[in-house]
Amino acid sequence: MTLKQLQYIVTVAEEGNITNAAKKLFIAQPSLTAAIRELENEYNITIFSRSNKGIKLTPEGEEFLGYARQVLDQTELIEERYAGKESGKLKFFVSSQHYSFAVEAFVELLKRSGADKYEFHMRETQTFNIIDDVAHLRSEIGILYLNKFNEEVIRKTLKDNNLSFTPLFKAEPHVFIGKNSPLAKKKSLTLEDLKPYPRLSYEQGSHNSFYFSEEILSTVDCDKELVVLDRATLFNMLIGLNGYTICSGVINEELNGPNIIAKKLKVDDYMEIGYILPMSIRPSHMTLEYIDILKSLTK
Amino acid sequence: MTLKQLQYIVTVAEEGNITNAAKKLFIAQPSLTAAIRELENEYNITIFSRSNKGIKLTPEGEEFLGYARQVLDQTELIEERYAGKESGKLKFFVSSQHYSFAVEAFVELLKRSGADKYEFHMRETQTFNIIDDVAHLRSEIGILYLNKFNEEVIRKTLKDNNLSFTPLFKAEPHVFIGKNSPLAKKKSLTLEDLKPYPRLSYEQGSHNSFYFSEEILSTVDCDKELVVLDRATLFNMLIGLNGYTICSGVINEELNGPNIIAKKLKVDDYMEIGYILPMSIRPSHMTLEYIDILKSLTK
DNA sequence: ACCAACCATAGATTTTATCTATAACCAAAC
DNA sequence: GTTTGGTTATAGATAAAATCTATGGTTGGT
Repeated sequence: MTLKQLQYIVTVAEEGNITNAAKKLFIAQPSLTAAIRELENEYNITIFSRSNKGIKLTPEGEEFLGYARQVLDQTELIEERYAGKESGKLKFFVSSQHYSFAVEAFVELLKRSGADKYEFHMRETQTFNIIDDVAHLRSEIGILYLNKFNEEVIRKTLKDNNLSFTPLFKAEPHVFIGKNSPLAKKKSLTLEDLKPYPRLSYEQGSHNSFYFSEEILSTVDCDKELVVLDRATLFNMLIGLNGYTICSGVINEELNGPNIIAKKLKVDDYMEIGYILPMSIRPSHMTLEYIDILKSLTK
Repeated sequence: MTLKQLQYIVTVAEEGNITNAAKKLFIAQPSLTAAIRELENEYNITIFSRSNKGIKLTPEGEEFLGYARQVLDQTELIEERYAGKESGKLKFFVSSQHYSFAVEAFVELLKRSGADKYEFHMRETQTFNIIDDVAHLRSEIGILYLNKFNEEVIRKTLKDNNLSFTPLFKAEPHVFIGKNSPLAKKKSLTLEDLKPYPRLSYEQGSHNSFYFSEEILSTVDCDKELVVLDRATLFNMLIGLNGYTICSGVINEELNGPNIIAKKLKVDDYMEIGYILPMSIRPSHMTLEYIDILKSLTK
């Protein structure tokens, strides 16, 4: 098995036709035929069924293609990172939960780099994808939190995937409420205080507040539950219905406008926010600088 | 870049020495030197620093090796699955949460296969690893549950990773208590009933009961909390201290002995247990038969 | 029956990988 | 300071492979 063979069968599968695939690959048709045949012989499988109308993937071939794509996905990472190095295109990839400081640090890093050719990715996503991205080197660094409920599971997962976790700071759960809510007068709130009011949450799992509430507080009983899809709608309801939503205290308050305020929530819980790195590779200069910026922003 | 080159640099890095690595790879030393040099030139990087005492990985090379290993890990899956097919070695891999029916089905599948040469893996692990295993084709099928709290997050994660979820059945949370516990008389229990008794849980995140309680009920207040490392200790305490532990109702009761009984727990929650498959490949015959057995065991 | 659109095969050619032999290097021992 | 032993690098020959051109074979449509 060679990478070429894998690329070939993917192209042939896409084209559904060896002749056209050969043109696309800039090789002669018999070469392609031979390459595929060789791969099939090596593993004693039939990837394509041939006919005078072209080729078709066999079930076996479909399965094999799944594996082939996995390999090629990984090789693409190498090509992306190392090919065209002389083009001077700077690359940097982060996966993070929704934290404004992570985005700020990202922007700052981009500014500092002073590059005119670059490819930066800021992937705001969920815990699983963060761990997966970093474990498979799609991102160089990940940012997530631990608390007493997820800590064991997350730590074990990190260990299984050969990732390190370095704490940045501890955050406390906050409640977002409307400026005129009766709760606005209090300095800090308890779950008991919140009980009479409607609780708002996002329908979409991609938002951190949902994930956060899911893992920490969603099981606490609540009589009035409102689930919305849109962030703006949520804020409207916060104000109009004296509702509340639970979030980490590090979500960007500027985005919320002057009518929304955050209050500390008194619960026996914490969030330890930190970054994860793959232990198998040494962090790049970009990554180290990003960590520096993170530290300066969160201390 | 070729797979050979990647294999070569990994071996050289392991040996710390081109000469010995060449012997191990059954090629001549100059061939190996040339192969490495070519790879380094292709990407304009320096993977090894050479000296008369052998070679050493540069920081750059260390990073590159991380990527190389990722690619090779994927190719190994192909080799494992397809190489030596004529040896008739049957292979099957499942990742699952800790469900006795999943293990039973696994054993049944093994029996039915009637193979004398095989390699079967039953990977009892956590949600993340199940999804990761199936997404990256290390397992052909995964078994996990959804409930109203994790459903959105899990479904989005599955979608992101191009996995399908098929429900098998709904399970209800159960409480395990000692035979002589005062709670044993009741037909079903509420969280209120449990309040006076000590709650037991595992220290280790790998056990499903922990993960389950973590996601569904661990945030409910509890005055008496006992955390143990050992399953036998937990059962001792269940009996000796009239404690309880919360679990899915599908954990194997036979394992627990006659002194432990399960009671349904009345909570507004459910567990939808099902299996996940990669959408990119067609399930193998083994996988389809495994699903059949699962269905017959859980209906 | 014939054409058109495929894939398969054969044999030549080019390219790549590998081999053997040997040079160059460098540190440690003498 | 020179020899020695272990190392990587280079040169040129050789073997292996990938690819090419030309052509044959199959099959559905006309």
